[in-house]
Amino acid sequence: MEENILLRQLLRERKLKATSTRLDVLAVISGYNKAIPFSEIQNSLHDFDRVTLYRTINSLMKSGIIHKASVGEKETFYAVCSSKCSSDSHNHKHIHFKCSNCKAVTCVQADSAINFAITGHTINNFEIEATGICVSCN
Amino acid sequence: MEENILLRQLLRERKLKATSTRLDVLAVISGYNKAIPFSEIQNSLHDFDRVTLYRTINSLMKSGIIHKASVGEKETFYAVCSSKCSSDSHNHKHIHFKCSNCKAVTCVQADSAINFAITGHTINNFEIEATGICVSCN
DNA sequence: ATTTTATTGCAACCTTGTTGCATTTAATGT
DNA sequence: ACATTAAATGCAACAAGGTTGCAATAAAAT
Ligand SMILES: [Mn+2]
Ligand SMILES: [Mn+2]
Ligand SMILES: [Zn+2]
Ligand SMILES: [Zn+2]
Repeated sequence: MEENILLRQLLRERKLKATSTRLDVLAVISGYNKAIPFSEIQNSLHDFDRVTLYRTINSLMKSGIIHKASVGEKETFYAVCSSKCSSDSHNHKHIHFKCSNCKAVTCVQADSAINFAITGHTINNFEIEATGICVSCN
Repeated sequence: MEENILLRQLLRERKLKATSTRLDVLAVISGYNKAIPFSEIQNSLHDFDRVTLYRTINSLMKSGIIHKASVGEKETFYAVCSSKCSSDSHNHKHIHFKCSNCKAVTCVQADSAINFAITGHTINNFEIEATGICVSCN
């Protein structure tokens, strides 16, 4: 109810109608504190149509509010974007880390900036997916 | 016909029967010289069942002959493994690069080894997918 | 309060990939 | 070359994940 106001604002800033579906979905995703698997969103909210959920997720992604954080091929994970993302462009410089123990997927920063070159190629963007053991499991 | 012998050998080494399906699929994939999209394999070879193609690709992957080279979420790409891969383990230390101009996906080495750390985390493995402009388009 | 415009639900569909089972094919030993 | 064995194939059926068209509904703007 109270926090709702913040989410409402966020949606309006990105020129999305603040519908109850979007508010609910957004609350679940941002309350999760790590990347959330699609099924987890679905289970938390079985009061609207499958199709609506897909469409909601798509519009949240297009407007730079959330992003996919897929590691491995299986289920799709979603995470809230940093404030630097907008409707125009997603702008992440972090790593998607999957803990092989607890299976959690998180967005983490590397300790120092990662740079590499490939002769003859122009690198415009890159994504890193890492697996290992996370902080809590260590 | 002549090269067939090499592919036959390769399959036998990995303890796979050298069936004509496998020889055909393998010839297409290794003749492509970059990562090949699934649909491209399908189009080159419409003489056997869809299911067989899936099963063939799976056994080639399990035995360390080819690997997935997916960049972005859309279609799945496959590429031949370096000789270092076996039935036991895939062992790639390269980058999957997608050219935003010609759309080709290639397996490339970075100019120098890539290393990074994440405080509190143990990193066991990572994958890098990069986008940009490839050699031929540059 | 009314109009405008975006979002939702539903049903139908598509793509990608998998499974069970009977049939065929490749490898192995004679 | 022939029979035996074990693996691979085709077919039909299924399942998960995701999309589309369209009429009904809800949010925003006037
Ligand atoms: Mn992320
Ligand atoms: Mn590769
Ligand atoms: Zn963990
Ligand atoms: Zn190119």
